[in-house]
Amino acid sequence: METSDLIHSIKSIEFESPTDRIIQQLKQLIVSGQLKPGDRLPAERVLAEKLGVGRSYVREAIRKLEFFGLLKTSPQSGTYVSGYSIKMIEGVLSDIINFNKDDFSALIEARYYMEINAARLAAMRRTDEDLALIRSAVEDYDNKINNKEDAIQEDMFIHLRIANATKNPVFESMLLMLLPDIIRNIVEKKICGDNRGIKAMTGHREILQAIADQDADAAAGAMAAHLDDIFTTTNNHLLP
Amino acid sequence: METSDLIHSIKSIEFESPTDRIIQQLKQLIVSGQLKPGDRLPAERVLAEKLGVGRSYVREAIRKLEFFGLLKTSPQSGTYVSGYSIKMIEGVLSDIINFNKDDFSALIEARYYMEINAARLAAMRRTDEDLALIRSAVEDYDNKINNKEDAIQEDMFIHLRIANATKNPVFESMLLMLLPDIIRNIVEKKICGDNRGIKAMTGHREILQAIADQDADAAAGAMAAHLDDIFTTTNNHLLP
DNA sequence: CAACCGGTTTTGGTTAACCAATTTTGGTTT
DNA sequence: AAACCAAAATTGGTTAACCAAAACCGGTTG
Repeated sequence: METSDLIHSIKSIEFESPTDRIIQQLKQLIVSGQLKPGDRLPAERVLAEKLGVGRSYVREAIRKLEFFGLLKTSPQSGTYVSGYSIKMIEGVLSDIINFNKDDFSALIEARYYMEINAARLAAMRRTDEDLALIRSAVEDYDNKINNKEDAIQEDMFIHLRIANATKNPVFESMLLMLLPDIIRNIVEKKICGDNRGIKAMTGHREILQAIADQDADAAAGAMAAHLDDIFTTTNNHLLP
Repeated sequence: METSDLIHSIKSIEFESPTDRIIQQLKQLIVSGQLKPGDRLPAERVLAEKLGVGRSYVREAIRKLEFFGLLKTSPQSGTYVSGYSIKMIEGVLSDIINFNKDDFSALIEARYYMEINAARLAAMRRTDEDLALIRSAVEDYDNKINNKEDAIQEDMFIHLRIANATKNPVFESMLLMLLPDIIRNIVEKKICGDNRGIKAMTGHREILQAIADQDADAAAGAMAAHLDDIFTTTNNHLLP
């Protein structure tokens, strides 16, 4: 068994957190009909006792489900199940439980599509200030590369600035959630090749120019090409 | 002052949660250089005492920052700042603090781009089973509409199934995070018009057909048209 | 009979205490 | 002086206890 496979199997064996177990149980309660949309959940205390776990974990699970809009808790009143249909809740819950950001190819793919759109939006909406920030980030990257230094930080910072220029906080935040895991995976897999940095420099320049020109299609195209480069480089490293 | 404006201003006045205050403070620590990338955070207890707040909130803040990859905590050892550059950390932290899903237009826009890509991926990768599930969801929607019933649940379920057919868990989860807030906003703004349902029926059929044909471009186009409909309907309602 | 008032219970919010594992540390031994 | 070992302090993980506010309920009053 190869090392990477070993690591993967270890991760899949890892104990599910108490929080996820609770979510699983809540799902069962809803699917089995004991808890219907609109109902009030049992109090946190009794829930904790019934599930044989501390209240902290129950609260954490509730928070998580609240973030996804499945529960709504009112202070001094109770926590209520959303009004969505059971089928809907069940589907969403299954996805929440399975949510992890360890699937590298899925991560890269999601990033691919989001960044292309981000480049497009940035080109359309960037202010002069945004442009200056992006340009500055690109120059920082170039300097590092020219000095043969590691520049993955600077690389990501460019993309962060572009996301910021979209003026869409939702878009920006979602990209934000992806970036750290992408970095982690890239670092783990040691993708950064030698000529990779030079190639990326050109790509960044093209994206910058398109955004400067406020040419949305060109920006999207340049970003796509840039990410394609990364993708092929990645595959080369994965398939020796 | 109109009601919606009033609500908005109330929301903006709302006290920032202890968690966000802590994140703000941590940001200050890092920006001011008292806490450098790679450093170990003070123990949760001393952090809680220094910030004058319970340890639960410190832990919650740490969890949140961990989710975004900015901190990494090892049991019985400590919590460590990621190795990212200070600029990077600062940028990400600012965005995390400002992250909220209350900007409806940003929400809709993010959904727009993500769903178009989701339709494209679904068309490329859907299995026969996926197709059957999507078709079933579309039929459920049609039935509700034909009976003049509210069908927003069924509408969202269609999109959930399409996201599921992309076979990309990251993509799916991100769309998942958006859907509840979109529903909430739609319900609040009472966007569902009379002929809206009929129009959407056609749109769904076209998307379904494109996915059935495994025609990625057609699926993307149909989804775009479908969402454009929603968007124009929305604007009509917002500008009476 | 209905409306209202006051105390009691229940709620989520918040803090403090406890636990096991790890790390540190100081002294002992080789 | 270096290596080692055990005791003590420190860590995040987990649970229990406390708090104020909201909801509930029974009795009283108009």
